[in-house]
Amino acid sequence: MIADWTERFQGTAALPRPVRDRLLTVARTIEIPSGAQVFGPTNIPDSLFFLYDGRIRVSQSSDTGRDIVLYRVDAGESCVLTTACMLAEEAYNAEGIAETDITAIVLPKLAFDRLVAEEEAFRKFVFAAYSRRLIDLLRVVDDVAFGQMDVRLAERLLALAGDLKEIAATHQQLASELGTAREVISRILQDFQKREMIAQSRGRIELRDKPALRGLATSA
Amino acid sequence: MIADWTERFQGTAALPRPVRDRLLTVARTIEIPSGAQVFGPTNIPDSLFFLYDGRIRVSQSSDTGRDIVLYRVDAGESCVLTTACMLAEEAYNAEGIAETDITAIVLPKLAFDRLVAEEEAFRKFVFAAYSRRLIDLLRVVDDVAFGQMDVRLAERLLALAGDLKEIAATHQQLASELGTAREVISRILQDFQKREMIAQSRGRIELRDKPALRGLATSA
DNA sequence: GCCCGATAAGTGACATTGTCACTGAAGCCC
DNA sequence: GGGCTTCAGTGACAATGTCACTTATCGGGC
Repeated sequence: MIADWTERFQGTAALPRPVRDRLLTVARTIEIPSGAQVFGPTNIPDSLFFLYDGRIRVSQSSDTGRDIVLYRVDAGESCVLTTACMLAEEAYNAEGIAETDITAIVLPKLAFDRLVAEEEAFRKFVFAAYSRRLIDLLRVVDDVAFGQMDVRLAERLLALAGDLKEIAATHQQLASELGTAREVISRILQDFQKREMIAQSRGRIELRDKPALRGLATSA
Repeated sequence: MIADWTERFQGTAALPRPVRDRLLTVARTIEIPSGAQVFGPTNIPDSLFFLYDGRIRVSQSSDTGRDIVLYRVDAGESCVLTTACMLAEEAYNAEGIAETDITAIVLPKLAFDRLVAEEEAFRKFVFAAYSRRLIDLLRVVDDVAFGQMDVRLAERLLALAGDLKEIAATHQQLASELGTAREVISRILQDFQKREMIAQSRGRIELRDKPALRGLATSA
């Protein structure tokens, strides 16, 4: 059980005690297992979503079966895309998948509206969330429209690895990250392998020469 | 001169008279000639922007010289991208170009904040503006990542033409709309010409068979 | 009119990426 | 070990992007 989730979010931690107590009474906590869909074209929640723990991957699918990852929502962030779609009342084909087991706070729309109206700190938090997503998407557009695939893949490998040396991902999963086809990823990874920047085995990629990958990623 | 611009926007037309009168005193009106830059990486306004008349084209440039149009801001809409970037305090390389002579209302940030805090109608307007841009960008990502160029070009030709039969645009300009190279546009337009869907002359394209173009645009 | 410079458009060769139809390899369960 | 499933590799080809040009068209100056 969560003691006081309002500690967790920039937008709520700054609120006065009475407001936070009120929030604790109106919000529900939900848990979603890793791999499950959090939202999607046919599954638009009518409430607001604050991610307490875990990570959500937001991706878009084409009708030809290819996917692309738009961004990730980390713990402490809110998920504004669903709100956006509620407001715009337009169709969209993005979906959110729980990348880990997640714990989220669900705030009824009414409480959300009231909070936005009354609390400066919360309002800033929400606007910042929108802004970050807009910027994220600008970046995605730039990448997809102008980026070279080997550069993009090198970037993504480094990002996915974090501090670790190894990634657990199939070629297909990497293709879905970048919105391309598995064959393309296979080709490029083989090239990386020949240049001894990585080593591969089924479902695993070892980053052998991160500096070289970083060089590729930042060069072009 | 503009009598009462608050009539013009959904977010302000619904406001009570006193609030609107207050707005009229704090806002400035500016005019920008067609072709001029409204905002850009090195030119981030610190105020909020409401487009009273005209149209702004928001596009992103790559360092290799290619461009792509992200969306257009029409009269009666607000331009939220600059606000977003102000909030997120991140670099971005999108720029807004006046596509016609434009008249805009500039609202100081302070007045904007106050309005968002106090007025439900205005708040809804602002959120809707953000949402629309998010959705627009989702669409762009989908197009660029998964769309075929001939389909995208057919779509764009129809959109640019509107009710008219002819478009005044160079191949280079069309390439910049879609984030591709001029040669690609030239090739596809030649194909369209061979199939008698269009006729070309220097800087002009005549849409001869809109139904056929529409067929292409909606097919794939 | 005619020439000239500037911009627009066409062209062919080649690199990169996406698509398709496969084959081969690795793990898993029995 | 045998058979199943998923993952990865491969070659041919199509679509798109890049490069280095050539050719066409327009406008202005003479």
